[in-house]
Amino acid sequence: MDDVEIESLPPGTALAWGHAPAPRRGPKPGYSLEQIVDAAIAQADAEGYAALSMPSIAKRLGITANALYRYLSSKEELLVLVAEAAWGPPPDPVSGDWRAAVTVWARTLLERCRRHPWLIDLPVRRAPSTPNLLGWLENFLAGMADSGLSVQDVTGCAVLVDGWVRSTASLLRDVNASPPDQVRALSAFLGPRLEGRGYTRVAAVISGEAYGEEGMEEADVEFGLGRILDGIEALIERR
Amino acid sequence: MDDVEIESLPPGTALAWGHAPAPRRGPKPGYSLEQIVDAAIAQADAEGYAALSMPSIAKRLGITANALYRYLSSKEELLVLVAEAAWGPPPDPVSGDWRAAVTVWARTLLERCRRHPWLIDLPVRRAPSTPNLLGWLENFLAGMADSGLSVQDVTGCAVLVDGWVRSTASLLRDVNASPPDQVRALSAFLGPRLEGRGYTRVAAVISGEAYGEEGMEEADVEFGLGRILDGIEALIERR
DNA sequence: AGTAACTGTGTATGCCATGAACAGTGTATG
DNA sequence: CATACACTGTTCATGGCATACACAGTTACT
Repeated sequence: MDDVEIESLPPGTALAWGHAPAPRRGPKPGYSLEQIVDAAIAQADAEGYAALSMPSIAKRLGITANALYRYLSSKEELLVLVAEAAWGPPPDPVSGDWRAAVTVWARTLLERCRRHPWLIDLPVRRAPSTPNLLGWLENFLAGMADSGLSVQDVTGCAVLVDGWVRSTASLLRDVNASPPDQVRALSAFLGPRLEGRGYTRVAAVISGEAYGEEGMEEADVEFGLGRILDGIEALIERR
Repeated sequence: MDDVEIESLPPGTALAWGHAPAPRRGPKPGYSLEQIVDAAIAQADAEGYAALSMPSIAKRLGITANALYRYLSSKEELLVLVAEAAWGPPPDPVSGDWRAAVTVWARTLLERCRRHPWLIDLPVRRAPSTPNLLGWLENFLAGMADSGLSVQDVTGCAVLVDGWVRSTASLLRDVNASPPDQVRALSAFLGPRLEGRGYTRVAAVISGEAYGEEGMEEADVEFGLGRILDGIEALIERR
């Protein structure tokens, strides 16, 4: 593995695979990458994504922000490692029933989003390249191996379900976090403006009791995933 | 409309509906909200979301950043107006064929994402509450009126397709933007690490020619939307 | 023993969102 | 018609951020 190649990898990739430069001189590092990543996760869990700054992470470790740059070359690199650690490893494989496998896959991802609500705020600029994230893909591909679909199609399904998990998690979090009095003020404000301006159907939805009152329910989650699974099934049966 | 209610609305909502406080004394404002929003959109188009700052927007108008706060109470409020303007109005309604209507809806949204690639970076923390964004929902509900589904189900479909558009647009943008030599370095790096470590299927995908080389194609877009539409169709037929 | 590599700290730069004080302007009121 | 006040845009200021750089202390290899 050339150093040239290492340097042109996406940030964090080499570190995530354990490619740490082995220091041979100088004082022992006082901390480990794992400790730093754990501190970052603890910080985000405690105060949210907006508070995930280099100073705040460093403070948890009792060092200065600049010291972090002895371990990492940028915040972007750290976030790659944080994503890898926080999404964690995929669930145990489910075999023999692609529908069950995909359901477990999606629900487990959603569960991780509930544990770390800031996870979907992490910028995703690249295809997965770290062990756990590729493990999730491997897990999905294995789970759908019995579907008879091509590898391309199964990959497309993985992308589809992954996107669904992210947008659903985002919705779940944000809708459930909106202050009830704001929701109430909003319907009061919108009501008179929607009627008679061509928003008849939206008006019906908003005046319906489901809107905002209860946030998203289990049934709403079920609905979206159910549609996607049915859509995949239709493709499988068509072949 | 009580002022009390106005004040507890989500930021930007009142302004987006034209609820501007009418000044009766003092110098005329040198600018309009529309000009400011246009400047913000031009700035984001030119230099991306990260460069969408109050100073950079103000500079385009020839004023200081602080002057913007005479028109807006926060950047968050501005971003709501920017989203409203940049997503723009929905396409003309398509009637009689829900599948065609939803396809047009999704593809038009995707087209807006291509015109303003930073659009999916705008933080979405609330349900839509502005005229255009609610117009998109109205348009979707109208397009699926002939499907026979309940309003709740159709709303669920709208959420589903909306989420798909966002994740697809994000993927399209990011994958197509990744530097080819980085992609090449990555497969070279991952290759030896995937084999023999249980990533057999992922290894096959990555060594396949489709991975990264060409980015996402029209066919990949088609695939995801096709699955979702089939999934909705399966629900309709089951009733 | 000495040198060089490595660690953490202090200092500094140039961004950012936003608050506060201020000077100029023009309208509504006396 | 004069004046006061509401409203404009500017300057100055604060506290936060990522990150570069120079330095002092530490430790392994020569």
